[in-house]
Amino acid sequence: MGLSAKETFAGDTEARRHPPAPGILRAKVRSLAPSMTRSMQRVAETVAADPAACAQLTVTALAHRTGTSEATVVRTARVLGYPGYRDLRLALAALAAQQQAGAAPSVTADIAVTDPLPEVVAKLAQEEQLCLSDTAAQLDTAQLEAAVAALATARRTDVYGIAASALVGQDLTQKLLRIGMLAHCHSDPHLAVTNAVQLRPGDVAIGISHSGSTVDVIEPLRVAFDQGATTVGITSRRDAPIAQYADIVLTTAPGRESELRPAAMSSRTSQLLLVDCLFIGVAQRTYDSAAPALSASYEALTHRHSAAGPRP
Amino acid sequence: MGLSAKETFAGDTEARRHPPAPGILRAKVRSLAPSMTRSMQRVAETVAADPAACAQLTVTALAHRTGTSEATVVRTARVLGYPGYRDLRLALAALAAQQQAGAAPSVTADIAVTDPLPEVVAKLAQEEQLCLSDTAAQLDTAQLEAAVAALATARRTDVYGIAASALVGQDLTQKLLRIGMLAHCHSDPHLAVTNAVQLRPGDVAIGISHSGSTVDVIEPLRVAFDQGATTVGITSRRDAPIAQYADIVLTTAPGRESELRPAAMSSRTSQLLLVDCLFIGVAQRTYDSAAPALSASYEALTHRHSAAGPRP
DNA sequence: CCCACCTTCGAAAATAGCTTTCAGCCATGG
DNA sequence: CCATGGCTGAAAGCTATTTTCGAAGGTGGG
Repeated sequence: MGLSAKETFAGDTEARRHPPAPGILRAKVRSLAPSMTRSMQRVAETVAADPAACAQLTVTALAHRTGTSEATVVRTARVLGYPGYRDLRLALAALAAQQQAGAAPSVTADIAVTDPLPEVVAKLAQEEQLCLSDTAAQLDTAQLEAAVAALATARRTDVYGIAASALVGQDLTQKLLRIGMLAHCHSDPHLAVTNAVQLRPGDVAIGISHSGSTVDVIEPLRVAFDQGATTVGITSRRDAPIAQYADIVLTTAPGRESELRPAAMSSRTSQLLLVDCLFIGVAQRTYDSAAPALSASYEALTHRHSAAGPRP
Repeated sequence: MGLSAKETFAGDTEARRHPPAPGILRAKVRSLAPSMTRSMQRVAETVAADPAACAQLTVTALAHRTGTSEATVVRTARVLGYPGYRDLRLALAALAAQQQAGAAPSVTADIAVTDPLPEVVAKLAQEEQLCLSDTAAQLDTAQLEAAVAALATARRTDVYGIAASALVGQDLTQKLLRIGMLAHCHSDPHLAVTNAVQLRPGDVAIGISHSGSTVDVIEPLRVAFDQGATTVGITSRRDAPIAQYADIVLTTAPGRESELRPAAMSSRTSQLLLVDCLFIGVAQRTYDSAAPALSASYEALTHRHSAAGPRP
């Protein structure tokens, strides 16, 4: 040495081209340990025992923790097949992440009164995600298609909804108005009925009710139905009372309830997804008039936003 | 400055104590990108687009690849919440490993005018799911906690929101009312200001605006702020004008826009998740009064549902 | 038992990579 | 048109990693 091969290439150059995958680290440690010197074994074992923690450490820190020197740590990394400590460290981080990912059971339990906020956030987000995929999965696209077709050619559209469903109705209405369609949402049952009487064939009436048995929504929809308008029911049960007066029934996913979160509240997500689908469907089919209308309403609102950029 | 704070602490020291988990990176990039400078955006996007590849690069290499300088790369890492590039790189490696493990292919393309309905449904559902996890990921739970605490003890609560955000505000209001809290949502700017003047310390005012620059929402919030009420801003940009008058800022995920689905529309999902989190948080903390109030309002509504079961 | 040689190891020098500073540039507003 | 302030990259400064090198300890042969 100077004589024997410089340590520089101790681990052979091949490592530079094919750095090993992280998963095999444990196996490598076990199979290579016997051929390592004692202090290198200490390093290798420490690393295999707690990759996550070691990924946080610098060479110096790891050397210190294993009671060895930086040089030894680097040598160990080389033996394990990495070009240097830096790369071993990256692999450790990756390994730790993989392990953690595998261990993530995902929070499916109910939201409890004692849950800390971060957990509440996680659970809520996950619940709503589930609700969305459920809704999409069980949706009857033929019915949706029919509803879109009716809306796209409607002379006018009435929407009925109460309480939480009223908000969904208003959301739909706002969107339809933005693409130049004539739409109204009624949550006052009397006014709703009064308006329903005005409808005639070719018009569309949409009743939104999670339970499907809200009289204040059923009633105007029945009137609209009797007037010959095309009626759409948005509810969680295909056999709900509201379905009697609905030419088209779109079903929402029931959504799990819990004490803090009654069904009426969790239905919202599902209903809104339907509303978005309806809206996009209609916008597609009336694109020539919808697109200009959309940008026009966008333009019109620009001056309602303050010009100010970030905090002065 | 010598003028402004030394860049050293640009990312604030908190990053040193709570380095963000890897999973959130995409969400963070999306939510923080708007407030970044152009060259930082280039770095952030490159990194988000291919974490695995970037994990292999040194600062210099990444700077070169993005056509920027080392300094910019480090600055970006800071903004993303890491103490420096080294740590961002570790997180990237971890993220890449996680992704590979999860390997979710998924339809990420924009919704096109020509998409058939079933595809629209799938894309919408997935987009909203992404939006939800982004929102949960980037949410600052400390701020949320503060908002919940303020709401739980508020004498009264005012909510300001316009157009789509008005619906979100009403949703929150409905829920708070159900657990016996005094809450109102104002979408008429004049009435909103009139009401804001009535507020005093101990009251809470919440302004909801996706852009964070809607004057009709900022104005009443400013008044409430001046009155000494605790003010909360719900917006997609932490540095939006509305933040000036918000004691607490809750950020929503930006949500990808497309021609058929402008940002204002896709913001809804994110805002509603926040609202739900607020509500559950408050309900937990006022459980003794909230639970009876919830069931009371449930009871009161029963007779508004028709007794009829399945179609007679 | 002693010597020559080899292996293993860590201190410290050398280097590569990361971070900070700083001065120039460009856009913005007066 | 100038002043101001934010954005940027070049380069200085520093830290972490890598390499060198020689000392300590062990081993086998004389």
